[in-house]
Amino acid sequence: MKIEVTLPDGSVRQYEEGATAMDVARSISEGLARNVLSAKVNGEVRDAERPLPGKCELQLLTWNDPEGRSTMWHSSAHLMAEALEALYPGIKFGIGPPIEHGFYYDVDLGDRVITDKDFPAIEAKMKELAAKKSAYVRSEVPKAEAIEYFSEKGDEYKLELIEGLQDGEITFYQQGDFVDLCRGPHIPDTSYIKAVKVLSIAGAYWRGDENRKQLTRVYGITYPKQKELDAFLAMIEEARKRDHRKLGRELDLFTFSEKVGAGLPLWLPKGAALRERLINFMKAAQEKDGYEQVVTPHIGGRQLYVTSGHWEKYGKDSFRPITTPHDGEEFLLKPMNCPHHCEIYASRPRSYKDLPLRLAEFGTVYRYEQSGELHGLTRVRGFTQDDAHLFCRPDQVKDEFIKVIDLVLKVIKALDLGDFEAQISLRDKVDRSKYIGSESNWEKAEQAIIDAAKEKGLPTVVEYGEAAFYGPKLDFMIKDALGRKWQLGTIQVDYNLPERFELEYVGSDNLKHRPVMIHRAPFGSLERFVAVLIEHHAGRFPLWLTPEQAILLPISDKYLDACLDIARSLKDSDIRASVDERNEKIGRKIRDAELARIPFMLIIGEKEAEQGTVSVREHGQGDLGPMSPQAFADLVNERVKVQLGGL
RNA sequence: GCCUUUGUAGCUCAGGGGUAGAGCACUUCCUUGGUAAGGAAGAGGUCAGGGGUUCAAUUCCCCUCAAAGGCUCCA
Repeated sequence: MKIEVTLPDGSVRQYEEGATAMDVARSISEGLARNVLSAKVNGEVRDAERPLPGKCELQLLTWNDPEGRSTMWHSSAHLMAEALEALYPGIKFGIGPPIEHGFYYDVDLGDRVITDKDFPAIEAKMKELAAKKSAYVRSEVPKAEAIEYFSEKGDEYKLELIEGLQDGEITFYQQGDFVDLCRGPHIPDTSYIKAVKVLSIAGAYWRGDENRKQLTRVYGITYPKQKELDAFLAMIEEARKRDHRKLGRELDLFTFSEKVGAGLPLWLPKGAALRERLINFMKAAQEKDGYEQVVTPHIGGRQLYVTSGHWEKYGKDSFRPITTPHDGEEFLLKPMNCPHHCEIYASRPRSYKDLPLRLAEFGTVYRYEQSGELHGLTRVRGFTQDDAHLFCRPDQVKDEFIKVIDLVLKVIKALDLGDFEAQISLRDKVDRSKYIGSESNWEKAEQAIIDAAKEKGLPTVVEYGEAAFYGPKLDFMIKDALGRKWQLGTIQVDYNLPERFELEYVGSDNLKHRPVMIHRAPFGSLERFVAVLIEHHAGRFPLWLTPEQAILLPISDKYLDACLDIARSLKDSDIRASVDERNEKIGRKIRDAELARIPFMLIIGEKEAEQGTVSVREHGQGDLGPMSPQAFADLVNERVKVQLGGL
């Protein structure tokens, strides 16, 4: 009896019954077999050495497949657990899954404490155990037997996990002396793990519940080759160098003050000017799309948020209301701009001919974030959104949505953000209690987003349960230069607020209708956006945005006046340039300008002064040779024009 | 908010129960130098803030604030 196996390329091969994915790999090539970590059988990832279930579709997974890497890292978590148990007998184990980069294992160390000084010993033990080439052996275990095993071992965490499982679906995996409750799958044996690094430790609550015991979470990563591990560690190092908190200080963009308060950034002149350029860019783009700027106060009466629903939903987790001294009137720092904008809409009767009404505001909002959550500019308590609300007729939703998508794409291009993915966030498929608004409105909104994304041909991924409580969203997740994902622009359809604020317009039928609202913020928040720009570009902003486009470097102070003259003329051509007036040698001035990431250095000495030229050196590139100041200005302005795409 | 760790000059960091150290940055002077660090001198700190123990605390203990990593959360 033969079984038929269909491979991803569509080819069909015949194997003996009981053949494994590894047998299939070997029949193709020995080299492939050596690299197979696990296999996807009819869509399910399984051990490579488990017999195939019969006729099936098979994909062999190697290190090049995300699922292959996950298998490897999952097995590595077991290896690390084995090492930890060998080093610290009697410790108990929580869970140990693979994650995006590597894996972790939550352990209860009892009275023991481990620190990063212990990492080398753990790594050495892992390598020693890996070299034994122990197979990962799967076994199906009756529930009673599983309970008995972990009762004897005294591991209450595993026992709790087993309690939640049905008899008959419990499997153990064993490698070497280490036995673990595990669904699998795993790599064939430990020898695939060649390069090992324990990365960090942190506290983590058992089952994510802050009322339960805190375990020690040990993070690690492994690779099949040392070279790949080295590259990963180099990437971590690069990320550390690009950290916006460090670069923000070095580039004089922003700072924080204990007295002002945590999570409340102070923008320095250079950072504020950079923000202004971003704002002006967005205003120009929005003007073309028919937006109108509005301005609203930083606070709003409590009733405004009762009407919007935010009070009920977030009142407990907001800054406390501020009150007037005598009458006790309550106001909230605004956590969003939309309620204010709704009131602008409601300030007079609207006709269907007025729609869409596009109200834009760079509105600063304040949200209480837990102190442990604050992080540089990416998680703050006060931030400015490039917010706008589009009030439109139901038949205009899709077109408006598409125009917003185009705007976001313009931003991505002008700021050289590269790869992105559009995440469509819909309701949780099961639990609908956390959402407000009618079923039919939700369905309409979700469909409008799906249609618009499809029509623009965006690379999309759908996430259930990620929607806002008032409506579905389309979030742009950009991938930065180091491959990290960030959520930036967001577009959200909202059928709910217009209802709560009883917004209306008079239709062509002379009847009252309810408008649909689209919330959108292409940058998201300026704070977060600038943080991502800093890290993505490693502080080397696009020329149009960067604080200083050029610096003039006199060879000696004999040429200082010439430099000051040229700086003035460049300013007339809209170039941001300064002069290094310090009494230093040219090598030093160049070094400091390179470190300050200034795109162009203009060197002026005897030769240039005579010829009326500047010698241009480009950051990171080197000497471009001499040219006239005007030619340089044209060069810069031309590049800026291309970057801005005609805005 | 919770857990762990940390807080010494503008920055990066050393030190340690007995009046505080380095490098870089800064100021002044010398040097006028051609594509990534010229030389010298000087100034700069209530050792995060508050309380306690001690003859004596920057150092040990407690509290508060802030930061780092993680957990939970994120309109």
